[in-house]
Amino acid sequence: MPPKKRTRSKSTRHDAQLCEGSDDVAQLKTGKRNRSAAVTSDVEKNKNDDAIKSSYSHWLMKSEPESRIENGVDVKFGIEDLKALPSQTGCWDGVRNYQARNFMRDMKVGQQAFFYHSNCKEPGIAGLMKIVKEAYVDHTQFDKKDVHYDPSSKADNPKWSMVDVQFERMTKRFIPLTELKKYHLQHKAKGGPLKDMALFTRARLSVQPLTSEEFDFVLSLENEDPI
DNA sequence: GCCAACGTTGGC
DNA sequence: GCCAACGTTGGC
Repeated sequence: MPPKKRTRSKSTRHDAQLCEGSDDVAQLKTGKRNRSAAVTSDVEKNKNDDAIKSSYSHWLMKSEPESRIENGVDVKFGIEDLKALPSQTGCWDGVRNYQARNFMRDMKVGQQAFFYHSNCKEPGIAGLMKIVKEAYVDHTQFDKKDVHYDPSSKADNPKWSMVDVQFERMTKRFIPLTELKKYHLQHKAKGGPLKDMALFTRARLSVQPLTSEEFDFVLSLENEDPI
């Protein structure tokens, strides 16, 4: 990979800010994962957490496709902007929420994610991308000029991570939030794959996991007429 | 542009 | 460690 060069396009507020993908940033060390196992129930709980975590295999990532100026910078970054990058690949920087960050740290190369358009005229799923590089240090946390500069993060113990994503394809049709919501309500009432979808149960989370069942159902909608 | 929901901060 | 105040998200 060439030396990293930010393509100053960007996405959602706390969500993600995209730049050209890069390999020249040190991999994030997961040095603090070993917890002392003083209490058996804690050990079991951690095992369960890990099992649940590793069961997530698909993702939904939000970004803003319409121009909006934040601290003097346009945060627009829609799926077309990802597609336009070299190798159609960018790093999903700018995530400043711990849960969203942790989900990114769980991502594995090759996994698929929905590209979700948020805070725009028509919110919804626009396409598919895949993870091409697992979590590493988000350099923008140290950049004073960056919208998502975090003065509390120290170089010897970075707080924030990002992954690289590559455009895969547009969905055959745009799948609007309103439609997903109808299914969610329907499934909540009578059962169905979207009854617990994070998009509705964890509305403000910018990086969210989907179960295979959720992912498959949402993807199947591209072959159906809108409801 | 409004504002409900909810995550974060900081005083105590 | 509680919780009120504050800030952000994101649909509408």
